[in-house]
Amino acid sequence: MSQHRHPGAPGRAGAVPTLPDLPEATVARLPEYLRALHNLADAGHETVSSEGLSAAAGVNSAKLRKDLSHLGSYGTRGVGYDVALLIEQIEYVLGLTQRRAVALVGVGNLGHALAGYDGFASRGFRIAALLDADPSRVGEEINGLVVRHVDDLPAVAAEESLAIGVIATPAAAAQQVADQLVAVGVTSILNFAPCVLSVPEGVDVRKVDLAIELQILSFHEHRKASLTALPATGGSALTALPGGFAATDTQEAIGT
Amino acid sequence: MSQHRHPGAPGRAGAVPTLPDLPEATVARLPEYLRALHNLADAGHETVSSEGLSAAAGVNSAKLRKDLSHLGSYGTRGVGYDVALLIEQIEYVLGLTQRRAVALVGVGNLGHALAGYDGFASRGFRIAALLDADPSRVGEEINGLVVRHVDDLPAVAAEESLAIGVIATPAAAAQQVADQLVAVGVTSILNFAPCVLSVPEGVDVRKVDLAIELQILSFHEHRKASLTALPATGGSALTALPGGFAATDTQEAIGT
DNA sequence: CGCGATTTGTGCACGTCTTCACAAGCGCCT
DNA sequence: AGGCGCTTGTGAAGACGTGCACAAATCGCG
Repeated sequence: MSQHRHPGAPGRAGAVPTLPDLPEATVARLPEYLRALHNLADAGHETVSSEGLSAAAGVNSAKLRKDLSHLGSYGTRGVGYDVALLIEQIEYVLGLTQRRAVALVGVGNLGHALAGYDGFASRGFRIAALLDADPSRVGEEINGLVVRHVDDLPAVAAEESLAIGVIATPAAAAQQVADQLVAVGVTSILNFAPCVLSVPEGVDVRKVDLAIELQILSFHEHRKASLTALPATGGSALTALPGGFAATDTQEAIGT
Repeated sequence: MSQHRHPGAPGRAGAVPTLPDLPEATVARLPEYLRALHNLADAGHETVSSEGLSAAAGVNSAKLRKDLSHLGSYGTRGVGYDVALLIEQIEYVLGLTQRRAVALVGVGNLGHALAGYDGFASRGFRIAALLDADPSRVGEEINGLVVRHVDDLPAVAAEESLAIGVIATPAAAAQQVADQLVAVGVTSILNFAPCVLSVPEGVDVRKVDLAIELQILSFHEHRKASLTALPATGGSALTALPGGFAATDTQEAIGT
């Protein structure tokens, strides 16, 4: 048996060694497992099989086992995984054993909603500051926090160590905000603005674009529609599209 | 040999019978290209090279060319891509030539913000209905739309053909809402609730979980922190470490 | 009209992710 | 104690995605 053991549960600070080098795809799924595990724990389960957990998390069971095997060997053959232990392990690996401070920049439509979203607090994050560039918004109180001006960022960063910056500004302002976040030492950014950010090496950016998700769904709708529209007669079924624009055809830029 | 030709294949100009079978990864990037192209068009560019467009979209230029090649051949060697033509093509493939109606269920914190998000309208979507299960919310007007009760869904679907359902309810209500959406014929769902939905085959579900994004960032923060805490011998020595022993002290606060 | 500069489209090699299938390990029951 | 059923952990194979590097194609110019 392998000796992958990654102590993190026992109360020994200082014994934190090599964080396993997890595949990105695995990292992206761990939070999902964690949520499912919390549900199971609340429901009173003490152990769970890979089959059960994978069903709760909506993934293939073999994939789940392989993912968990990257963390070390925390299952018991013939029995399954200890729910509490696994929660502890995943939370450790994800760095959730310390509550991380998040700075939220942009208190517009979306930012306002994010400020009030309780899913952050319940999963190990704390909104440490709300910031906005609009002076008329500064001073407003949202969910017990007062909005400060974005230029106060250095002061905020001095007060407490910011782990993550969330950008919920219009696209035009996003790059500047990102620069300001980086300037005060933030190395992880969650960007809701529909634009690409350029940041120095070592800074992680994740992007969430609501409209993009819809467009991806739209593609699949379009595809499904075009499939069901042509039963067996290949060809003329494109009429499913109103506007009859189909024949944009492939002129292929051949000489004009 | 391979008659697996996509519509833009050489020679054959004509109707487009089937949508090219795009790789998922490509589909996910097309909206990004589209946004960049609109920016370029607004800036007055008529053509753009793969290098230029890929920079604007934040991807590798070879990847972009390969993605676009799946749509057919719409570039001109030595010149680049015609911006307007490419916009047209991508919008066609994504099914954005018809404005799709979106039903938004759950007008709480997040749903409220989504209802006011103008990024939907500007990218080809129209919020056709706001729905909520809470009777005290029904009747409220948001952004020119009146909130209706979720049980009115069949009536809403009868009024106009809903393409996409957006779920912004608490997790506990999400599955039931999904069932209702499916019942009225919705085959694409964007789920903001932190839970897995089970839907019949043929229904697409995409999930957006804000807390998960933060947790992924948290992992990278954790990892970066544990790396910088190591001796200054550089990162290369780290990778040479065989798994198994703890190196030095890490001040990562664990436990509690 | 041909040549060089430029840029697309793609074959190929490589790395990552997924999935299957099964041996190894564990607990329970007799 | 031993056997049996169940479940994990993992090797191997295949699918998928990425990026290089270059031939093919096009334009502009002398």
